[in-house]
Amino acid sequence: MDDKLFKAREKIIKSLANSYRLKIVETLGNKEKMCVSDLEEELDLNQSSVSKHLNILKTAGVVEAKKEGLKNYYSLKTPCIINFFQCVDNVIQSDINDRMNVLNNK
Amino acid sequence: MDDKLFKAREKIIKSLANSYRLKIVETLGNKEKMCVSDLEEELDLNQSSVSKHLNILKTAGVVEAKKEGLKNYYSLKTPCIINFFQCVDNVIQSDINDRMNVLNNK
DNA sequence: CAACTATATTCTAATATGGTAATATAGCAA
DNA sequence: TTGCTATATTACCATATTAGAATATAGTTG
Repeated sequence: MDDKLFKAREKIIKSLANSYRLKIVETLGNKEKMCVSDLEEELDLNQSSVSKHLNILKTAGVVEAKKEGLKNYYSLKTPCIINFFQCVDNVIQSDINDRMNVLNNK
Repeated sequence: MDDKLFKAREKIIKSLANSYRLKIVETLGNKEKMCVSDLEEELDLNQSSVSKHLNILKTAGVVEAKKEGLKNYYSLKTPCIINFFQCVDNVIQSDINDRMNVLNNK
């Protein structure tokens, strides 16, 4: 059984299973790279939390960090991870459709 | 801010952030529909746990259930969710590449 | 109705996660 | 060196997640 593969996938998906981290990923998808303090503003979240969320994403291999002087710049390691959102949004859309159908007695 | 969207995505991704549930999704991707006891065998997990995992996926809108007699058949609601794995596996692959590069001093 | 089957739900305990404040570290600058 | 800035790490607490055992429910069969 490919337990290892599923565990590996789990780790990555877990790293994305938080709305702050999703926002980080989406932001990095647009902006190329950002440092911790940029993200503090963007997310309106304190420094310690931002740093920890970034570490979770880094450990999972979703982002990578590059030090430039005092600042630590983060960027997406595999930008295609953004496609991911499309799959998720399809589920959301399908749910909306269901509700509409209920409303229309279909 | 589109907080609501990120929360909605989070809910779906959380529902996938577990190796048993990933296995359920992949299995349903291949087999059309399965009942709880089928999945107990497939996952080698007790009835209560399987039922609960399915409920999490159902609540998130990832699977749907259809009762046929005593059995409750589950299937993927949005089969394209399977594409999702490709995105995740890209991250895994990129990580493997990194390790190989370290090994080759690149 | 009683017994059986498939599934759902409840209860409990262990572990994981997430947030903040406080502290530590690394690099730069005077 | 001293102090400053950006970030990481620790400590602590509250809440969430997970598993399995026990129990409840729904549908089926005799």
